[in-house]
Amino acid sequence: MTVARYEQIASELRDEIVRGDYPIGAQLPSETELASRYAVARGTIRQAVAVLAAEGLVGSRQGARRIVLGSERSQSFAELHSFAQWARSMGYRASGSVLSSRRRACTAAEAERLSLTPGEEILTVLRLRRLDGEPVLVERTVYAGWIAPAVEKLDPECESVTQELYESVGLVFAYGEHLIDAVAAGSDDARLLGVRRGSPLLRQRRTTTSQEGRPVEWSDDRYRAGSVTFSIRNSTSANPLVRRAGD
Amino acid sequence: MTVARYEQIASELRDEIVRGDYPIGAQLPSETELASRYAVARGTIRQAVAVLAAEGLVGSRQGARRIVLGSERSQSFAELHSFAQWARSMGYRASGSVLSSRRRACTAAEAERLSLTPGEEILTVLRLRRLDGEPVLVERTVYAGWIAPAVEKLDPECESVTQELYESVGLVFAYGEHLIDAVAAGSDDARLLGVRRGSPLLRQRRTTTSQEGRPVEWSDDRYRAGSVTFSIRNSTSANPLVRRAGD
DNA sequence: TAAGCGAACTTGTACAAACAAGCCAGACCA
DNA sequence: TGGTCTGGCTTGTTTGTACAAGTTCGCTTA
Repeated sequence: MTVARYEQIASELRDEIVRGDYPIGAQLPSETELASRYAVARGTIRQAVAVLAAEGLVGSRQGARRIVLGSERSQSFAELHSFAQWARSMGYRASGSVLSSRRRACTAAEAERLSLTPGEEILTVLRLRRLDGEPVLVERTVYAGWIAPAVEKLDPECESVTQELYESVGLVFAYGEHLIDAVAAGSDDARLLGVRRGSPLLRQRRTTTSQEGRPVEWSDDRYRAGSVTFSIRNSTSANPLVRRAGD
Repeated sequence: MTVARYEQIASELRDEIVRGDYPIGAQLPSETELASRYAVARGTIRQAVAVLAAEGLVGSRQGARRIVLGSERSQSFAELHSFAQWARSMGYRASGSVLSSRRRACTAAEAERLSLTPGEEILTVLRLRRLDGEPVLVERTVYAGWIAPAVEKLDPECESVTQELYESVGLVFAYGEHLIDAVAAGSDDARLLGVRRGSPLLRQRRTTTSQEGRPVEWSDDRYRAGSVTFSIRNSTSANPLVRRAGD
């Protein structure tokens, strides 16, 4: 019994929703009814449905039954942060290769983003990622100096950096911030991705932080248009996505 | 006492974080300490910090003190869904105009997205939105037939559709799903936004749902590159953003 | 017929208590 | 010196209770 009871209940309910027992627009049973069905306290049921609400699967208003909003399973944090793990879960074959890897002193902007002092050493890595052999993503990553040795030891053709770093030094990626916009392909991007210069790319700039809240990496990832879409569900009560003015 | 106690506490803590009393990386006081400071039960404190965790401001691991991850205030659901309300909160002047508005029978794909039966009548609206006079967004929206009359009554120059619909018929936008990717500007897009054909646009396709879970609109919004960025924070415990394979 | 009222139902908020599980630092031992 | 271990601290899980607040729907009444 390693997982919490409310997690089990959440996943049973999620399965029922995904399976179509509760189609979109349908009402969920009341908390009291679920509580007696699963023989737990109402608070436990509330925690379970809170999980589903955070995933955007169900919505709720005080006084009215909870309703089903969607039926697609959302992925885990790892699948968002790790290209390889995401690809695998979608049934794609992911590959990739390091095109360059260099140490240098960090700029003021990089210091800011990684909570370093300006001039501290960082490691920059340029990677090209492929889905089923097709290049879809150019990754320009800056790693904080303290993790650089572990990154340099990785196999250049290493599939999942996230997983390798966990296995080699026990580093866990726990938190992330993402900025998403569109840019035109530069000449390097265009050559690597096999598209024309100036064609649209989906850009995801992200910082990743360890469990302890220590910034680990800052990355500029550019996806070939059409290869990847970001998806999000939100509501008046849970609204993680934010629109910002550009640069 | 219209707002919940835990909301008040969450907003006091958020203010302290934003103000810098707890800088990024710092530890928050323990739940027990906060409980006695605010003279509430520990459960209430847990609800308050859960709010901050959902906003991505703080992270937590069992056994260790909670840590501050960020200090930027995230916006409300309304500010994501309503271009006008977002612009206003950012200090921009938003304007917009309806370029065309037509009723027709819906296609199978539209019926699917809006939970209609194929052939049912819908309303399509093309809007151009401006920030401080500059065109930044082309909006192609499909409204379900039942809301069409209220939409047609709106002023073509109406600033905030969301707000007007609330005031005229009491419609509340409560839930949304968003698909974000990059596309090349078509000739219409290019002309309206004043960019070259083929230049990159940030595309946000979204469906919006009323409080009751009834789909209201489906929209294809295209932002001029550089004008808008989407931002999101996530963690192992809260992961609403999802990456998908393209089309 | 239509508006209004109210009772039953449902979710939201808050408190209190107990135990489980993970983290951390200082003490202890080799 | 370096590793291990233990005890206290902190967050996570679960139960139970009580009341507040909003929704729904049928019944009454004008």
